[in-house]
Amino acid sequence: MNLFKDFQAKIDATLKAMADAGELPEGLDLTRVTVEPPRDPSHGDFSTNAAMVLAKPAGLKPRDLAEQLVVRLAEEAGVTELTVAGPGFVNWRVDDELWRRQLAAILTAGERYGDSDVGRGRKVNVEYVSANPTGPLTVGHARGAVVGDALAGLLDKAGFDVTREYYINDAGAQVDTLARTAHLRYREALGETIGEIPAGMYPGEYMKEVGEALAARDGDRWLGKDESEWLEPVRTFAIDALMRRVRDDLEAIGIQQSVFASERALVDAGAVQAVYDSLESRGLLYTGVLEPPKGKKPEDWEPRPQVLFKATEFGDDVDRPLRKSDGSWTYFANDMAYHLDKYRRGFATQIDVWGADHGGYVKRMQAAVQALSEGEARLHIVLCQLVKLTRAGVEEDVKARRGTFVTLSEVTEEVGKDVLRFIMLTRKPDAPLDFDLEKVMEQSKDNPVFYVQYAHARAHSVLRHAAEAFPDLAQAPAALAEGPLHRLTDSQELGLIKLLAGWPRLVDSAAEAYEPHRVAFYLNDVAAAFHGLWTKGKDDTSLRFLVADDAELTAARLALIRAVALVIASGLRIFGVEPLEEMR
RNA sequence: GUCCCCGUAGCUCAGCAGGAUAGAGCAACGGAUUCCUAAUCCGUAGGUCGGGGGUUCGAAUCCCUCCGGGGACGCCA
Repeated sequence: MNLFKDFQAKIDATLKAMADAGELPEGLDLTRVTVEPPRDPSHGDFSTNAAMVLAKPAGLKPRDLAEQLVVRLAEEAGVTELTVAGPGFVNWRVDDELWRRQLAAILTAGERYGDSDVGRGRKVNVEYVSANPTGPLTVGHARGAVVGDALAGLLDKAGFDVTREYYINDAGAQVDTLARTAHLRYREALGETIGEIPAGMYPGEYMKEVGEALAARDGDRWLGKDESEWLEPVRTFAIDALMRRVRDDLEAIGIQQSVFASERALVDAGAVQAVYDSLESRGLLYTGVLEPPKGKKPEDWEPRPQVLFKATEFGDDVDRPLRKSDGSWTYFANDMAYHLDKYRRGFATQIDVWGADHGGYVKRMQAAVQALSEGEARLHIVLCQLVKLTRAGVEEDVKARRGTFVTLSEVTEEVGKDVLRFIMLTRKPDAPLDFDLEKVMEQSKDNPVFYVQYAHARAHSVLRHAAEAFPDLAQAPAALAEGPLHRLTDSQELGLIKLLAGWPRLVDSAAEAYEPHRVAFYLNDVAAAFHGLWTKGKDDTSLRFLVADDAELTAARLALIRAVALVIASGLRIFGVEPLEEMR
């Protein structure tokens, strides 16, 4: 189904046959041999660099090796126009008939087209959002949420066994502060005048609801009591309330993670102590004093001996503390326990999606995972740059007044989940993203969401018209696949098939690079090719999809249109975006 | 001071783990609508890929260095 892979396998086999025949040395390293479409389509449909890569180890001239390869490949069925070009590329095309069969295969596979087995069922854990349960999600969280979810969808399509996970930071000092804020709001709900929310607490209005709900559940039970009595139950209550809200916000943009891992539960279970013991027994801990940071004013800096992890042995820049000076665990220690836990749950491949402000944390976490898994696990971190929220070019006031934010749910309500999701995926995570509330709603081609959606809707519009004009023509993909595809002969039609044929290849490469945004750009290309073909029918009526007096040709073209819609839908599915069938 | 990310057309960005003559959209200019959705399409113009070295058959891509922009830098999470 993936022609590029098929040819890759054929090239490999051919090279091995050449080795057997003594034309090449035994045991050549073929890993750098690739089969890809040449950048310039006039060179051919396929191209391999085999001759150039192998020339040196084989002790041959690239072009000579290429010529030998050509002789062998010429025997392959359907291969035409074999040429040697440039420094030693071997280019070829395949029969139009082979492309048409590819179209049939796409239709037969339906939305499963592009599914791949590069993941070989390996378990992957994608952890994203993981916002502290101390407030509603903001637009700042949205990007990581969408990127993480789309990445999970992409890996799933590429054949990985994906778990979508959220890490709840419910153990630090901030959740005690949350509890105190909730208690204050609770007293307020019971009629006390509380005045300004003290600095350092969470001033947001959203805490009022939490206080009210607590009052409704527990009445005056926690009034006038010592903090030691209510802190824990109120904390639990508040965290639950906020996490419920987080889940609601996430669900509103189509995200449902299956695992919500609790930091507190890990700490309580002694997982951090276990990390400590394990590292200590392996001689990876020592007590030392860190150098003061260079950039910051070291005014309140005093050297303190701390328990340090030898992170530098695993590629980090400095060793990292596990205990605070009061003896409690650092956040890093807890995080180590969490990542070890993921490894123990069978995730040798872990992906964390973080905001760019955590960039300084990457090396130490990777060092930790390497140390804890004794080199068995790999942690990949996707850093998402910030989102600049604007409206018609003017920057939105992100914090209009103290304690208020532009929340994710506000934005979701305004632009809808599909627009939000797609736009967040139109830039690579490393690059900052402008999100203009007005522009993303524009219905024009400089808005990629509408451009792609419109292509899908347009395809379905044609299918609807076809159903009226040709009521006897079966439109199910499987039926169209059986149709007279030999009637597709126009170079632009075949070009579109070739583009669709690249979908599995794109899925694989995007998944391997952990870059879901590539899907967005690909879908844009497919949409452009389709729109182009559509408009060509305006100038040249013989190219119109519906040909009144030729049901056969119409059937063939509908097959192509159906395939376009399928591929777009399958791409949008990865993104969690609904493909629209009508956009009037 | 150290580390990470970024630097590609006037603007916003792609560039598929090194490939052949560097691409798209916007903006500019010129065209296409009796007809499947013009929410679209076709064409023209626009670039020392930040600078300089290096690696090799071949570099926007990898390495070094410099310049510029952003971010992070003990016990916060």
